[in-house]
Amino acid sequence: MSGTRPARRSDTRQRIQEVALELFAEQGYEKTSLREIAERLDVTKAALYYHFKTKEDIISSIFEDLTRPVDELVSWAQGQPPTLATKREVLRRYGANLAAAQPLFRFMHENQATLRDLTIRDALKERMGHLLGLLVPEDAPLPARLRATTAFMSLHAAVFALGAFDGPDTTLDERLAAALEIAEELITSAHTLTTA
Amino acid sequence: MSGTRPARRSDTRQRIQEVALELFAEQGYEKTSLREIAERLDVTKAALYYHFKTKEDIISSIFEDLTRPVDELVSWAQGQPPTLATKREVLRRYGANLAAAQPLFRFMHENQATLRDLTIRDALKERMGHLLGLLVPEDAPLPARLRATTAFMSLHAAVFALGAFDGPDTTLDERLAAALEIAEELITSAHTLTTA
Amino acid sequence: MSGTRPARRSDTRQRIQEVALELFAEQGYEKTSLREIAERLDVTKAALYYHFKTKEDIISSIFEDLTRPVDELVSWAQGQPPTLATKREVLRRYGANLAAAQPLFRFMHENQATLRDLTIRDALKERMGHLLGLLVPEDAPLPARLRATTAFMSLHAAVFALGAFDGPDTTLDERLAAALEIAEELITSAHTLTTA
Amino acid sequence: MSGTRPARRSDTRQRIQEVALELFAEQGYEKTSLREIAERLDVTKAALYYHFKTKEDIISSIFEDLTRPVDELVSWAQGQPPTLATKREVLRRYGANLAAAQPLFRFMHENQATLRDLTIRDALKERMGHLLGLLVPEDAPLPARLRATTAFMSLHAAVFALGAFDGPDTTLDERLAAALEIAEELITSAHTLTTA
DNA sequence: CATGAATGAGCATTCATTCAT
DNA sequence: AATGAATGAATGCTCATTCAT
Repeated sequence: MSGTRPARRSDTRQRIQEVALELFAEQGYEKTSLREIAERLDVTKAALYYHFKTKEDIISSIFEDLTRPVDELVSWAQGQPPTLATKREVLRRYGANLAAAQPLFRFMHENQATLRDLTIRDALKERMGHLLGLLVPEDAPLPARLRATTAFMSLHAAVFALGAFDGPDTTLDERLAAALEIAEELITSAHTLTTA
Repeated sequence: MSGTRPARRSDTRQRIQEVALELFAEQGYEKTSLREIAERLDVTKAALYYHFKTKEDIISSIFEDLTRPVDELVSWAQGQPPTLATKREVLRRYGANLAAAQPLFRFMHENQATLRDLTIRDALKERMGHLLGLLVPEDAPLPARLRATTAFMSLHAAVFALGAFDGPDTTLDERLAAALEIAEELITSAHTLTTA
Repeated sequence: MSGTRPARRSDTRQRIQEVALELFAEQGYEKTSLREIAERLDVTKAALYYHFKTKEDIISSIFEDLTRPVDELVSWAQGQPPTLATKREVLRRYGANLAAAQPLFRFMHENQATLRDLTIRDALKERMGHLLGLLVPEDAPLPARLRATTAFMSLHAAVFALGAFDGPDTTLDERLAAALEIAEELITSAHTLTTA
Repeated sequence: MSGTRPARRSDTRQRIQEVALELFAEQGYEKTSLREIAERLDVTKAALYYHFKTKEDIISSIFEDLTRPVDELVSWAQGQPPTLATKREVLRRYGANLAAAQPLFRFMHENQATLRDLTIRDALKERMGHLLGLLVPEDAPLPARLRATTAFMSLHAAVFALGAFDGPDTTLDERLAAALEIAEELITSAHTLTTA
């Protein structure tokens, strides 16, 4: 937030990650070249290679760093009883994370075709599986599972302003609140379906 | 059939569209090269240029051809009274279209970052706007609009087998049926919110 | 009045030549594509190949057609006594031709690098040699030969509006008149140098 | 071992310029491909792009480097009184430059159609305007301006061995001397026309 | 820590040309 | 007299990556 902090030495690695994510989210992974990243940072391309082995390494490292909160969410939830209250809390926290790490999630959302053959892909899928597992058992009937999935998608729609929410007439917080309500309805009915 | 006999088109043009869409959906737009498309068709790259002015032209033409059903759906719905029944029918037909034109929609879903600077993008956005407008008035309160959006996303999740539905244990039809149920719940409550 | 029987050439052939010369003169030979010529004529590229064997053939044919006046000038002059008056007349007629076949000459003037390996090149050189020979013997001293060459260049400069003559403040006729005066001075002194 | 040797900054950039100019002058700009230049230098095409942003950039850089003498000539002359003696000296120096930077000037002479849409074109025109302005005021009567232009063209004819001077029977120096004489006659009479 | 110089592979695109119809 | 469809070769250019310094 503070804009005038003096540039510290050797935070280059982080600056690369920041700029890279920004550009990846903005233009997509393949359409963002290392030259572009380097120029934005006013270093040479070769400098990027001092910090990261490959281009994919850059996105992977970002992914690992920014994805930790989700892992923690999963760990936390796994230590809780699978009550409706827990599930509600999972959704709430997930939504909060989504908002916080918006660029990364937007990137993942919009570049699925790219992710497909990045190694991240599998880790991502697994994580989503775990997340889903928190809301609904793996062997739950299809309607329950789909409700849980849709609950997440509702949060995504709200945060990424999909649909017709582009105008400045709604704030992220409003959208998130509205989405949580929907998600809770869905998860409630999924919960009922499963435990009945 | 119209009275005028269309000039006999070689089927190459169509074959290009088919193969291209297949590859675009599979690997993404940028990662699919014209060489690849040409090789798959056993023609030269130059042949592609006989039929299409640019690479973007290929995807645009596909888009226009395969998107027509959605336009027709919109036209149809605009001639109907905005009752709950109509809205249910919209969802049903949309889901059916989704399944039929799966590759195109999957492509659009997974390559949003790419679409961003293809000219298609705007047409796409508009179309989605119209579609949403069929379910919920433009000036509806946020919760209603978000419910409508989520209804569509539920169908997407089902058709594209997002979430944890990758196994062979569910069929497209089952998933679509389950999603329609969810979508109808959402649209029912949106309808109530709006007309109350 | 031409002795050969009236060849009933379709006018397409001629139209191709006209459009081609126009474009060649405007943009240069290599930067003008057959597609461009064909489009301008609203025919297909293949149609060009019905009338001409190759691209070079097009320019060659134009060259042959439009260059005849110069040949005739040479023939005429060779039948005259090599007096100063004859030489003046040669310059006058050459200037008139230049103005009449401006596009061709401009093309030749500006595309020498291209002409280099077109077969025309040699014919062109020879013709220029003959022309020069009308003004000054081949074994004349260098200053005389250079004066004759410069006389021609003065005409070129005037007709092609080289130098600072781009404004609309001069007409072709004015420029030509001024150039002829200069050319005559030069040829007069060359004549004196030679016959002295 | 030898410490006095400046860090062997690659001379590649200059070598590219040299080879490129040579080829451009020989075959023309469009007919010279980057592949050809690269092969001649035994580097890859990509190496050219390390040193120059585009193909046009190569010719532009050459142009700027080799054209400086002309700029300096203009600067010098502008600091002198516009006497006949000054004008003679301008012609003399211009002729010398022409001989020294022959390849560049030959290139410009023979590739005017190409230059037309290279950005250089305007710079070139301006420079020629300045040069002409040294010999004759901009508002001078047409005959005077045309004489000045012709003076330059005489030098060009001599240096580029236009006309019938291709044989080995004349040397550059002889031709230049003869052309200077002609140029001086022309400029003298232009001077008289203007100051009378 | 970082750069300067370079590479090899690839890309979208364009061109002159051919030929069956 | 002309077209529709296609080709083979080339072109300018970009990219991720390497490595000696």
